[in-house]
Amino acid sequence: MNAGWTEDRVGALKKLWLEGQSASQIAKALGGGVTRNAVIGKVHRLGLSGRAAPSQPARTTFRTARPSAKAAATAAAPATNAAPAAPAPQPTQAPSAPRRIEAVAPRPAAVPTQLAQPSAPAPMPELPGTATVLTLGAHMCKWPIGDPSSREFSFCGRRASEGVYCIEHARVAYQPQVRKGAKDGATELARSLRRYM
DNA sequence: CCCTGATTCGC
DNA sequence: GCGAATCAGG
Repeated sequence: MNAGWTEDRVGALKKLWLEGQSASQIAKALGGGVTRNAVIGKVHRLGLSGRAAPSQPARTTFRTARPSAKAAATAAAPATNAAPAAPAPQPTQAPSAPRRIEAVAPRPAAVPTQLAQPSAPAPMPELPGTATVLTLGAHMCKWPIGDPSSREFSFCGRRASEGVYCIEHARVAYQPQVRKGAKDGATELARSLRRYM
């Protein structure tokens, strides 16, 4: 089915690979039942290897060219093949490819003490969701707002009254008891909650 | 468990 | 030369 690596396909492969597509993506794009292993194999055979970092930083640490598994099995036999496992890891090529490392978060060197003292920096906002982990004071509501994995993540930040939460969120956090009108109560609770999430 | 690339080796 | 199997890691 797969007419081998025609120039067409090799060209596409090169293009996509240099474009930063992952091997599996390229394999899917090329179709013809080619697998990502085939793609990777071809890529290596073609000599192109390092490029931008699609997902992983490639080889973080210099991995000892896997002497295990099959190598061990082969090694069990008399090593007629005098191929030395891996004398030199060989630093691939020049690190000319500038890896785009994005600064994750503006992380201060150390501010644990300040966090314990809301004295100055935290004005206790009226609007929930404006406090960040850096501005969240000791007596501010620690109700999480939004997706913790998002950069937009924040905390409620209003004055904490019950425990670590503000009055409203404390009601939610420490649900005392489902009121009689359980259905209505829950509905209303969920409703009032929505605008904080 | 998903994904990534890297490597080995039988074909 | 090819690519499945396997490995190492995020």
